[in-house]
Amino acid sequence: MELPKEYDPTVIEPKWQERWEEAEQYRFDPDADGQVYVLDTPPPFTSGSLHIGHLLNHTWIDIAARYKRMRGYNVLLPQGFDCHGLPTELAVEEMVSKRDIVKFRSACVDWTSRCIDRMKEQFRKLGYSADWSREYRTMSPEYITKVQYSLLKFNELGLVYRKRHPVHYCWNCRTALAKAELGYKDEKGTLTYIRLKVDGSHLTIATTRPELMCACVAVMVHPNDRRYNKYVGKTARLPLYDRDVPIVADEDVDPKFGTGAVYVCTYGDEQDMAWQQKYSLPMIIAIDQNGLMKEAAGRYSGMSISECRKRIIADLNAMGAITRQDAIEHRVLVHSERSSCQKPVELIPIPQWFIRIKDRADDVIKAAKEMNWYPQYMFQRLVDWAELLDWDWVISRQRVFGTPIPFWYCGDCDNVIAPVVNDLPVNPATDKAPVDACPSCGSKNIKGSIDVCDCWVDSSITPLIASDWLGDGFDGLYPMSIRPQGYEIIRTWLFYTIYCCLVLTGKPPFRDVLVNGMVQGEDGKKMSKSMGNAIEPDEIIAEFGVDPIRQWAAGGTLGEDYPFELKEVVHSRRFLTKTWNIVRFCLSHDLDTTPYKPEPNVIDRWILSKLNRLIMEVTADLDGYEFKTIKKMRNFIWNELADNYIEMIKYRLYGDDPDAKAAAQHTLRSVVNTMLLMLAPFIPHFAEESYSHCSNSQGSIHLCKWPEADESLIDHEIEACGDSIRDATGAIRRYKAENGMPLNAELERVEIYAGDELIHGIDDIKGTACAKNIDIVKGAPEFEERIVDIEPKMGILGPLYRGKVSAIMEALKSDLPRAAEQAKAGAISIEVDGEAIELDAGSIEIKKEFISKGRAVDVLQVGDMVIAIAKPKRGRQAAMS
RNA sequence: GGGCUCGUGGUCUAGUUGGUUAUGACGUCGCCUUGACAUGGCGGAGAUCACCGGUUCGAAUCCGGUCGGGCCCA
Repeated sequence: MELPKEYDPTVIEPKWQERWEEAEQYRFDPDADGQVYVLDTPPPFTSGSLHIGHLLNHTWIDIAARYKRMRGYNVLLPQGFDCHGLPTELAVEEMVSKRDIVKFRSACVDWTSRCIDRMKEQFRKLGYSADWSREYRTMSPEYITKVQYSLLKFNELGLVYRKRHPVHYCWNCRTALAKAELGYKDEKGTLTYIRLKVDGSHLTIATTRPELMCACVAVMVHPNDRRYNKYVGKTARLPLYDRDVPIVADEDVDPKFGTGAVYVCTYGDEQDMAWQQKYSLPMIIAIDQNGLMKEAAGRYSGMSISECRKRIIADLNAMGAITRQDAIEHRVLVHSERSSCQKPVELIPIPQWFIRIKDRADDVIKAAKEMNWYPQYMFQRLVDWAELLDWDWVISRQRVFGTPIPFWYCGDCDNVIAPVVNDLPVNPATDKAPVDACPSCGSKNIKGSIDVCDCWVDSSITPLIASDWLGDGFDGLYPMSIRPQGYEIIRTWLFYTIYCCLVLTGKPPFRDVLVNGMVQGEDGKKMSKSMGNAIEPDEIIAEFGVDPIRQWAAGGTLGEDYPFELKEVVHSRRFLTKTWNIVRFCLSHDLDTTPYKPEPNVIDRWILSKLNRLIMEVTADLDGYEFKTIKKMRNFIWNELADNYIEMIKYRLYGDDPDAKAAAQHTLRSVVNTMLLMLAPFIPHFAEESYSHCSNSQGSIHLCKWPEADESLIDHEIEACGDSIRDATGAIRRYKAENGMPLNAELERVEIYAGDELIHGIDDIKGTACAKNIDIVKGAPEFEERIVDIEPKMGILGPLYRGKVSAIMEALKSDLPRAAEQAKAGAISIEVDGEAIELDAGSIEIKKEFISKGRAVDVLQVGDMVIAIAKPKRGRQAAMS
């Protein structure tokens, strides 16, 4: 069959994507043959587009899935979407008011659905072989039900509790903020020096927040600060409030800031939060949710923050407690996301929902240790995180679009009240409580949580969702086979998933963990839109097709950052062109259909031996998720197959000997066929298209079996022999190129001086070199020879003679001709430092040069081989005759 | 600051348990239309393997330190 001259991915890729979908060929059938292999794929956040990092990650996933299918596994590749997130709320907020929560949530759902449509289209263009009938979305009622159910289980186990916890809060917008909404702004401020009484003496602290004095719980100094050593362990008395606070030494104090002494207020900033936690200091709440001073502020109670600051400074001044005031520039944390207010943000403790994890981190480590980590060292990152845990998991967020925290609580005694399972999903913000009175204290003051879950709560049960938790199929799918993900979310997604699944099922959620790195821009820096080095995958796919990008993705190293490079994509496309031409060549010489197995010749056996060795290597690599093994295949195809093997069989393909021709045809087709199979997981469209043109193809290549290596065909002697033939023909090819001769120019006479093994390749060399006469001559050529150098084979000499090696080499090189002469007899005896040493000739390599001197031949040297070529009569003309 | 990790020609990269001449690609320079392919073939130039020290007959590879990049945490 004649193939089109060019491979056009813009036509071919969509064609196969459609056919695969129509045939539903990636649909999971629980009853099908083969061991089940399930991937716990990362649900991308529904931003509306997949970025290049997703492409890396999901290409790896798809290669793994396709490979395992070919290996006979019954593969389930599910794919979901992580819907709940701040960016969606911010985007929707620009069109729909948040006042009507119900309307707002439904607008978020609509928005997200449209985003998912676009992303699914991108997945399709990637050639992603997911079973879309198993798609999940974290915003769907079914998903929300399972998340809430899991929280009910946690609650039954006593792992859920409610407690005040500081959050960043913007009074201007009356909302709690996520880290992503915060930024620093340089502002002019005042550093106020306030004198505190200590032991009849004084200590002066410096602060930019004098209004928070009522919330002061300690004074901090640096442990090495001689000015304050004597005060550590004592207490300081606060003016205005006449309250004593401890003086504590801590490394984190900057002795050069202000006076080198600062006070801790709950909470002035994040450092205060850390110290409060570290030293178990009391918590005093100075500001309420309206931004007004609370009762703790005493006579300033009810004032705004700025009013309070003015009055406190005036009062402290009046009593002489302020020793000085400096104008300073300092960084202030502000509400900075997009077009928001840019107003300073406060840390205030408000009630949050928690899941206990601190005490159970060891269970997670134990489970993770049993898993196979690719690469291994990533396991350590999980351990570090788990061992350093000092907070429980804050699962609540003060937002709207998310899975509602499914609990009510008693307004008087804080008792947690859970819904009944049959009522799920619930939204306590709007639904009626399941009880009228608190079961614990009898109070009728029951309140529903208005918070939603942190999105990691949603995604920490993906293995349960994908494996039909609480359904019939669960036992057959759980634990999952593999969790593929990036290293940046080991401490979140991976940790929380293992934890949740362990608690809920008693079993770890997966067996293998496959970790990819981050994609960098072409400048080697982290890729981001703001840095201007981001790549739009769609544009590249439109120009090059997706198979070249998949090759780029396959080239990444486990766990390591990987730069995106357009030139790698371009090169990958060239590889497709090259391979397309090989397939065309192969098919244009295809056999007729008669089953006929001719005897392969030496060069056929050479390529088959290399092919089978390659199968073993690639198979082993893929079993360890080393996808960059594709580079080995590309090298094999480009170098051994195209540049060497095909060149060396042309004389047979175009010749008259039917047996020799058939052997070449048969071998070529078998090699090409095997390579297409091995490339199929990597470049599924190209492989499918090529395969569909092969006369013996039946159905999709992706439903074929992975090639099995035939070890009986691996023969190192044949390979060495074939290598020599290749080297000889390669040298002659180069000789022709250098002498301006066409490749098919006839040579009058070629003599090759080499060992016996080359005898078998005499026809191949003769045919490929277009030599009229050829002789393989055993033994040394009768040219004048010159010993150029002797090189030690250190692998042999080193361990044998250790420290003496350099002296031995010096002795050998001092008399090259003598050493060479002796080597012919098999052994060389020399004297080093008065000691007689006998060296085996095999432990050194003698470099010679042959000079044709006076004879009408050109001499080529390739390794141990010497090739003499009768000089063409008049260069170019001779070649053309 | 802590844990893990990476640092190889202009750029990206291979280098399994240490073996002396460090792989390949892109780019660059030169040559060549040859029965699959000029989206090709052949050749050249280009690297003190981040730096310093140690172990060893021998280190890109093992060990220690320094500097620089990445992620997460503080």
